[in-house]
Order: sequence, then C-alpha cells, then structure tokens
Amino acid sequence: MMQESGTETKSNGSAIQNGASGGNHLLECSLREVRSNGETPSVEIGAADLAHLQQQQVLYPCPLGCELNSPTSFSLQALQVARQLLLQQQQQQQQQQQQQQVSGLKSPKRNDKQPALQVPVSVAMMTPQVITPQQMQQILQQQVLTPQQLQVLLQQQQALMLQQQQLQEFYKKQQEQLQLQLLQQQHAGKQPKEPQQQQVATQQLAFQQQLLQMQQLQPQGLLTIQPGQPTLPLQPLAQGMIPTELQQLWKEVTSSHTAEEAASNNHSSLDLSTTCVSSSAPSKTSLIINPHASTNGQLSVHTPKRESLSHEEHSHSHPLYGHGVCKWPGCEAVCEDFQSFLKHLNSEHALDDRSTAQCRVQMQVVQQLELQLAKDKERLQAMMTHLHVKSTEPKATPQPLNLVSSVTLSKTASEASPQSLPHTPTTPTAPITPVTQGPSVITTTSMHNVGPIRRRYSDKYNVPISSADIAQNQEFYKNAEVRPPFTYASLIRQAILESPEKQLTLNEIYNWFTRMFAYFRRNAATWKNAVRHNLSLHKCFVRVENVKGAVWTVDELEFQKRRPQKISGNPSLIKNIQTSHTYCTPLNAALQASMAENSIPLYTTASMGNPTLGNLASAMREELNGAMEHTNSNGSDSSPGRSPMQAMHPVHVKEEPLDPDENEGPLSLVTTANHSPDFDHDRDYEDEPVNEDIE
DNA sequence: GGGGAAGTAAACATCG
DNA sequence: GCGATGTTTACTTCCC
Repeated sequence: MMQESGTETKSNGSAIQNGASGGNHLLECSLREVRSNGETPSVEIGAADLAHLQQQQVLYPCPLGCELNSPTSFSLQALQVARQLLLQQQQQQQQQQQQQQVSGLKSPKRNDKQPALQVPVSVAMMTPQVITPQQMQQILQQQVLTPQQLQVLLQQQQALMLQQQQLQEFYKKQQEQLQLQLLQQQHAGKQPKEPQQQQVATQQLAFQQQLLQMQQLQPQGLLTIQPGQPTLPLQPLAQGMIPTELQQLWKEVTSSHTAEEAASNNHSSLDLSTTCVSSSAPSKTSLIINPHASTNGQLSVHTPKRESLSHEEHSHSHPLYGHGVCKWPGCEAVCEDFQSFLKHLNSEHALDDRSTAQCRVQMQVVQQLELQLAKDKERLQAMMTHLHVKSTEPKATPQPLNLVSSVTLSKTASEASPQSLPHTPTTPTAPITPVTQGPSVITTTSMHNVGPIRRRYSDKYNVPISSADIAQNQEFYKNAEVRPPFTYASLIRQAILESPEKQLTLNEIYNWFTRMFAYFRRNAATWKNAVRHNLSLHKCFVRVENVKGAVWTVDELEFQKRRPQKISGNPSLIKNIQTSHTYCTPLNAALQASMAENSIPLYTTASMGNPTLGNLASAMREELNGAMEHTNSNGSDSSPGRSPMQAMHPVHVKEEPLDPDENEGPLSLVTTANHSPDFDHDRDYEDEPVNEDIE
C-alpha cells in the first residue's frame, strides 16, 4: 500500500495534469490579466474615471472567442483605449465645436460601417461628458444663456453623444478589423490603414510595450512568470494551484504572450483581442499593488467567490476576513475591525474586471478540483475493483483504514474460501447486498466474496471501533454480511459500553452482534464461541453476578493495558497518514494560504484545505477520531439509541491521558487514534472537549 | 525467526 | 441429557 500510495500520488499528479489539460481561456485570460495587473498601463486614466468605467461598462464577449461574457481584462483594456480615444476625440471635437458654434453643428464622423458588438462599450462614455468642462466654463462665464445658446448647447450635446456613439461603433469596428488582422497576420500581416486605426494601433503598441517593460521589470520573487521562460517553476502559483495545472496555464499564458510579443513586433497585434491581457490596472493604486497582484492572481485561485459577499457581508465570520486581514487574494490588507474590512471590501474589491476575473479563476479552480475529485473517486473505485479482482491472488497488501478491511476481506475470503464456508453451509457466501448508503470507504466491490474470515482485522491499521464507526457504517454492517474490521474484544466492549448500564449478559452481547452486524447472523457457533472465548480470555471483561444472572462489564483499566502495540510507533500507519496527506497536498495547495492563516495543523489542513480531498481526509479523520470518539459510548450519550450523527459529530483530539508520550500534536494524535489494536483508547478521551477546529 | 495479539476450533466444566 | 454459559488449551495467522 505504501507503494501504491506513492504511485497514487504520482498518478494523481498526472491526473491533475490531465485535469488541467482542459485548460481554459478563462484562466489564461485571467492569469494574464493578473499578470498585466502588475504592469503599468500606458493609459493615464484616473482612478475615478476607471472606477466609473468599470461600474458602468457593458462588456461583451472577447472577440477572440473568449468565453467571457462579462467584464474581462480584454474589455477593460479596450475600455481604457477607447476611453483615451474618446478623450482625444472629445478634445478635438470640442475645439471643432467651439469653431462650429458659429457656423452650426457638425455632422457626426464617419466610420460607421458595421456595428460590431463584440467590443466593450462603456455606457459611461456616453453620459458623463456630454457637457465638456470647456462648455461648462463657457456657460459659467456667460452667466446667462440665451435660448439660442441653450439650443446650441443642446445640439452640441446631442452631436457629442452621436459622435461618441459613432466612436464606439468605430471602435467596435476596429476591434473586429484588428481581430481579423490578427487572424490573418500569420499569413500576411496587414498594416492599419485608416488613421484611426493607426492611432489606436499606436496606442496599443505603446501600451503593450509598456506592458512588456513592466513584465521585464517584474520582480521574480513575486512572480516567476517571465516571457520566454515557460519552464520556470511557478512557485507562487503552485501555492494556489495544482502545479501541473499551473504549468499548463503557464504554457498557455506564455504561448499567448509570445504570440503577443511577436504580433506586437509585427505591428499587427494591436488589436485588443490579441490577448486577454488587460490594461486593466484600473488605477494608480492598482499599479502599486499590482506587483503583488501577480500573486494576487494566484491567490485568487483560492478566494471565495465574490458573489457570495453580499450574503455574508453582514456576518462577522466573513470568509474573506480573518485575523484582521482581508483575505481577498493578494490583498492582505489589515482591517482593524469588521466594519473597516467591509469598507475596504467595498472600496478595494468592488465589482470590476479584476475581481470578476479572480472570481472566475476561483470558479475554474473549483471546477478543476471537482473534476479532480471525480477522477480520484474513479481511481479509488478502480483500485478497489482491481484489488477485488485480485482477491484470487494469494496475497494482498494491507491498506490503511477501511481499505484494509476491504482488501483483507477479499484476500481472506479467497484464502479462506476452502474453509470459510463450512461454518455455515446453509448460508453460503451470500451475495452481498449492494450498499450504497453504507460507509464511504467500503464499497460494494469490497464486499464480494466475503465469507467467514479467519483473520483479524488489524486494529493497528484499521479502524478502532467507535460509535462513530458503527454509526457511520451501521447500515452497511447491518445489511451487508461483511465482517466488521474489529476485533471481538472491541466489539464486545462496544456492545457493553453501548448498553445503558454498561453491562450485558452474554445473550445480550450475542444479540448486539447479530443486531449490529449481518455477518454475525450466521456462523453463530463460531463467533459465539469466539465471543465467549474473548470474554474469558481478556481480563478486561469482568463477569459480574447479577440478580438476573451473570453480566459482563468492561474494565477499562485492563482494557487499556491490553494494548501493548502502540501505534505511535507504527511506521506504516504514520506512513499511510503521511501518504494520504501527501496525496492531498497537491490539491491542498490551492488553499494553503487560507489554512496558513489559521495555522491549521497538518492533517487538519488536509481535511480542510481542499474540498476535493476533504472527503478523503475527512473520512480518514472520521476513522481516526472515531477511535477517540468512542468516549461517547462511555459517556452520557453512550446509549444505544444515539443517532449516527451524534456519534459522528464529536472529534476528540485531546491527548491521551494514559499515554502522555503520544501527545505530539495532530500527527501523534492520529497515531494515537490508530495505534490501538482495540478501541479502548476511546476511553481516554472521555469527557474531553470536542475538537472544533475541524469543521 | 521470535513474540505477541487475535481468530478459530475444540475440549471440558458448570448450571438450570 | 441438553443447551447455554464459561474456561481453557491448542493451533494458526498476522504483524512487528
């Protein structure tokens, strides 16, 4: 299993790569946008202007077929250029209009051939500057306006609006043309012919050159993405994303960037749609933080969606706020209190292209993770199926946790097949009930060929019995004739402890066995004998004479004594755990930042960090803590009637009093939880507070 | 390979 | 005598 774990990790990586292979334009664009965020836009647009633009812009899909239907880096870039164009045009027009005020209105400009609606159109372009400052100044200076003057002004405004609209259309048209040029530039680059195109081209060129300069000046420490270095390790990115996926993204980004550069050199890449690189640096403020925004983009990978903010802004447990720091990707702005955080959130992380892009990146990451989870589930299923098929083989490597039971069940079933059935000829290896509602780990495949197994289910690897375990797998064991991976002693103890009075007669123990486990509904002679044997053998089981007769109780002290094999020293288990964690690591990386904030310990993070692997780790944790959770059976809630949810809920992570040497943090906790060959140690956590870290 | 734990089988005793 | 219960022994397997 160790080897398999290692292989699994590797294959996981490949799987991740595969998952990332479905690279997407969104990520690419977003990433590039993020990168470009770190670069200085050539367009000098004030923060207020851009904010206004961002708020009012209407965005359209990327001309390059980008799937973005909402604000994108492209659109922002286009907006800026368009904005600049408009400003220039307006200035020219204002001059012309001032001249035309005498002669009349000037007809709108030309260039309105095709209203291609694939270009960002800013409503803001149309509204805020209908009256230019000069005009306003004139108005103010004139103090009094005659009706004619007002009419002229109105007409001017209308003309301006028309011109702006036409400019926008022109800009759209240019976008299309430039896009076409981009598509054609591989074959024959075309030079912009029209003056307007040249103007835009010049601006774009300058902008892109500036972008390139910024990229070159970008500190490597913050972002390793460098043009022409596609193989550079994406360390910062790797923290937020799967490395292979990042590599894939990097390739896409760099390839696009290379094309961008090449196109730029050809003077034919001036189209805004060449890349989704946004000149989105919305403001100078963003320029300042942009170098960090490079990492922001990576961090955005694990940023909660902004869409959810509105629902949670009123909650002080805001997912974007913790430890007095804004958790927005790359922000890390210190907010003294929640109110300041809210202000900061609304001010710094308003709805703009960057935020939207980051959200999209995050969405993409989540999708990738989900995809990865699905793949891993398939892999797990295949593994178990494979192992089941291999059950005819003489040996099967033990596996941790419930997988062990699955494997061992199959193995022992095959091993004991000649001798397994004789116990109950009347009940052959019954077709196992397909259990879908059963435990998360044990699957139907592991249940086949399960017969009387002369084998103990290594408590070292395996799950110490616990209320949680039984509760989790209750239905499974009740319906499936699968031998529970617990020792007789543990089961007996569990049965006794689950009783209200912590004592049971032998018959009641029998009943508990048959009630809880379908497996024990047959081969009665065998397992009953074993029960009796264990009751007598182990000192922990004390026979007490009662009015009704003899009842059996559990001497916990003795039970504790009888576990010499401390799993704290069980390397295989630890290895398993570590392997699991390693397995989790790649996917976990996406959320390391958030976890780091909380200083979440290792295996807790493994379960928390990644939603996709959270199940795995959670299952493991459930199993691990199930051992300790068994406290409940000794506690007030140990009544048999407690619900599975109740049983599963508590997670004890406190040190084991009887084994102080095992208190070494989460890992030692894990080992402690597993090392016991039995479930006795559950007792040790009796009345211990529930670990609330793991949620 | 040894030792310990666990599972299985069996013999035996006791008791109702 | 029979079955349930309880004890003990022997053997095997597994794991460390």
